[in-house]
Amino acid sequence: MSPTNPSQVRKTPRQRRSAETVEAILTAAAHILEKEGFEAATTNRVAVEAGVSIGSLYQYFPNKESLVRALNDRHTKEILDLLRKRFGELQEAPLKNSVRAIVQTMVEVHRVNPALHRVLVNVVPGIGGLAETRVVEDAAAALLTQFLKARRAELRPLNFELSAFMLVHAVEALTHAVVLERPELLKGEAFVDEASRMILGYLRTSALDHPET
Amino acid sequence: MSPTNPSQVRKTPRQRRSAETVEAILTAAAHILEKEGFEAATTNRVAVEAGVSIGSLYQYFPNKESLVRALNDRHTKEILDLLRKRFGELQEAPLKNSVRAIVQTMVEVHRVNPALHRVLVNVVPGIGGLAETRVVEDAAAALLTQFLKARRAELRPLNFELSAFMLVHAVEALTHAVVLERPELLKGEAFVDEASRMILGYLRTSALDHPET
DNA sequence: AAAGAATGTGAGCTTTTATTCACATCTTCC
DNA sequence: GGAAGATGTGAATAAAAGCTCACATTCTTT
Repeated sequence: MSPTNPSQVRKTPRQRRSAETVEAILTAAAHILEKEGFEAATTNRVAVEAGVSIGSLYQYFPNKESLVRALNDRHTKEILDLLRKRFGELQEAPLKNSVRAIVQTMVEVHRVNPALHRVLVNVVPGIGGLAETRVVEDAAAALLTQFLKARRAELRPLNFELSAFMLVHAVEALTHAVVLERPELLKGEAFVDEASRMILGYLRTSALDHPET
Repeated sequence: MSPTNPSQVRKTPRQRRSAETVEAILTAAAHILEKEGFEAATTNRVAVEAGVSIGSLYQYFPNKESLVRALNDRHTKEILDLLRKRFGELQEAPLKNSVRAIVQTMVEVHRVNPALHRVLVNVVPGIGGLAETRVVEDAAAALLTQFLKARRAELRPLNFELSAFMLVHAVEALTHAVVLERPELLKGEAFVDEASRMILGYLRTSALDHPET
């Protein structure tokens, strides 16, 4: 398997029509996962929804799990690309604005397809995708570590890796939760304000460490 | 169905031996879920592991999902009981200590059986347990809201419900992640320090809101 | 145009899983 | 001790799902 083939695609499509077949399968799978969850996404069902025969599905994906992992790979790649792009643009903005922009980006990312995102996050680690999940988290943490190091003058003394770990998990969970459970907070600035405050408080507050109370 | 029977147990056990059967089934299910995940926990497999016939399983649980939900109910009840107890003891400790104690409690809770916890959290919403999951989150948020209101003099002006929502999700995600991915941070105080700092920074920092930078 | 490669098809095989049911065995209680 | 209810059994059923394979169609290349 080639390095651009991390999810065990059986055959690499060589003609346009086969690329379209693969695309149709992935789209159909996404659709079913999103609307009806993992259990409903049987291989036969996906093939029908994709307007493709079950045999074609198995030509490109050796099993159901690899199909879902392929979808996850694509999904997380999109997220990481967007994050990398945003972090790149953030070099010289004031800290507060940068933080808001990052939060805003996380919200965008989660709003694209919240239901699918939820299913993937919950299911992928259990079907052999734990490693890939870790890779994504680590990549996000690395981006953030870079960011924090570049901004060290504006921050309290940090253990950068540890802080990046904390923030990646906290912000991911918060955006995930707000999108799924309190979408009304996204109408205005309420959520972005609040999350930014949490992050900035964490990154800058050192005077408050020691005093008891 | 009695009020203490929220997970559709078919029959309420009346003799000790049947209570033991139910117990054996739940224990076996927990064991398999923990070690091998949701897919591996077939009803027949659970029955074998429990040393009980498959018929007995169906006497008490109408289907596989209800079994897993019952396990989740028990698990989340334990968590909530512990949290309620701790919040009760925290009335007059200094804020900083209280926050540390809460974080410490969340860590304890997650350390009891991290693998099972992960599976339940990921799987339960997808098998008809979304409502129960929300109930637990809401209960935790309510406890925290109470706590924050009682401490309002020591905090910046807060939207209590919103802050409780933010903190419940952030702290849950952080303890979940640290237990599963960075357990070494639990050897010393590193994680509790860091999480407490995040929380206190969020709850007390108001001077840092407006200045640009 | 023709052959070989790539792609597509779907009936049906196999395995797995949930679930039932007719019957056996225990417990309670008179 | 014995009847009635509670509990336990596991072979068997039925449905569902994953997956294969022999064959058909389309594309590329010369």
